[in-house]
Amino acid sequence: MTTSQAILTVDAVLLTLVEAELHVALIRREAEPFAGHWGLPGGYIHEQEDDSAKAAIARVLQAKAGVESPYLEEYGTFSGPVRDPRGWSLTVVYFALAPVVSGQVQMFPVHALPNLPFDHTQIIAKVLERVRSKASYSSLPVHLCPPEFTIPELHAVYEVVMGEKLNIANFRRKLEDLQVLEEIPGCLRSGGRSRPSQVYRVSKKYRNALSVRERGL
Amino acid sequence: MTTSQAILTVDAVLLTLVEAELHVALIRREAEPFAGHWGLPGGYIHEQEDDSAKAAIARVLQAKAGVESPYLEEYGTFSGPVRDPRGWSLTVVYFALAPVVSGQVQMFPVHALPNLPFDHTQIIAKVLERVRSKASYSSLPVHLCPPEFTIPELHAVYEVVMGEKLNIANFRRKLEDLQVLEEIPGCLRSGGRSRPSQVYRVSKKYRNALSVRERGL
DNA sequence: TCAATAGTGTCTATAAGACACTATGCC
DNA sequence: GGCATAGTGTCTTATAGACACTATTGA
Repeated sequence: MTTSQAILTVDAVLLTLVEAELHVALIRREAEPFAGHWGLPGGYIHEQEDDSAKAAIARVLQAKAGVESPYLEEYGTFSGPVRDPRGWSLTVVYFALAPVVSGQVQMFPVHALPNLPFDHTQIIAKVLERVRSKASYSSLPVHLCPPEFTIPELHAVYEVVMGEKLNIANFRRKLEDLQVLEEIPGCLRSGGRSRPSQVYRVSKKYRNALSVRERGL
Repeated sequence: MTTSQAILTVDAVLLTLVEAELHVALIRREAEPFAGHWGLPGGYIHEQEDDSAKAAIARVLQAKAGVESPYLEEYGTFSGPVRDPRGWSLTVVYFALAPVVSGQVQMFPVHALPNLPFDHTQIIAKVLERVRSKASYSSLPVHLCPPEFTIPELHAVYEVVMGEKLNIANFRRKLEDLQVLEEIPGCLRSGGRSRPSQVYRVSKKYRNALSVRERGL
């Protein structure tokens, strides 16, 4: 019995917010094919180190983008005989959200991406669609915020991700339903010359999980 | 450059309704490991024939279960060093819904499955969770019905899949919202000694897609 | 005290669910 | 005609969204 010769990889669409715009992390490819081109961070599974495909992409993201434990979720697979010039290939695509990144990656605004090899352009488009959809009924966007943030800040993040205005009064009420945030007592933040805002953090339960509403935010 | 040596497979959880109970298709494994045991239908990708992982599992389902074009959707991947005794492996899991099956598979009620090799027991549990959840806000269960069916029949299917009673008056209204069904004019079906019911079919647009509601059925 | 934003209260419109009612075929 | 199930109408209740209002700080 011979095992399949298909090329098996993992890739991630790592998203952060830079100056109130959604950005995707890209990296200069070191290896062929397409060495020197921008591409999604990803790579092969290391059978000795990785306990799962998810562990493999987490390792890559930590090494290349310095993100320690981002929100990380499987999107799905992309496969076929022509997407990689070397032959039949399958990649397991993840999406990751983090407040900041560092390291070798460079951030690009989602509306101004360079030309990308393989089917990476299509992958990013599909993932963004999913992320926007999921943002609309879950706590997903909190993972783009730093550890401590205010409701108005989070409200702005949701508006950026979803690309639409949200009534902040109703947003507050629905956020409360989600039960993802905990108040940091006595901690207020004054943005400018107006009334300071209460500071919150994500409650432990939801650091690596989502809270989902039946009916959107 | 060497490619990954991980074992790459595709597997399917094929669901049908038998006597008003959800059943899963299992097949006697021909090859090692676990030859002779019941397992999910699945196998390797055939690089010469298969244009994608989804095409690979469609080929397997047609060959082994006689299903021509079932509703077929990717669930996700299962991977790791220990799930297969031969070494590091990854399987792309699909779920499929069909009104009937034939061929080498045997149907088992979801609450009375035999012991299964690999992580197939866990895979089935996860997929069922997803299917039940998705049934609650989409037209997914129509793919368990034969090509022509009545609203009361479909209503019963939803109740079986979701495991709860649904008010049929409200169910009708919401079904209409989904716009998945088209009336077959003049075609009525008399179940017993009572008023016959209008017969419907799935409109072309939704034969291989789902219609989704924001707020459940 | 005023400007500015944080945060609350409340009204209205819409959708969900319960349930009573009418319709129609078979015996 | 009466029984059984198909199918409709409508009332009640919950939720979403709009928007006016109050609260609290810094300048």
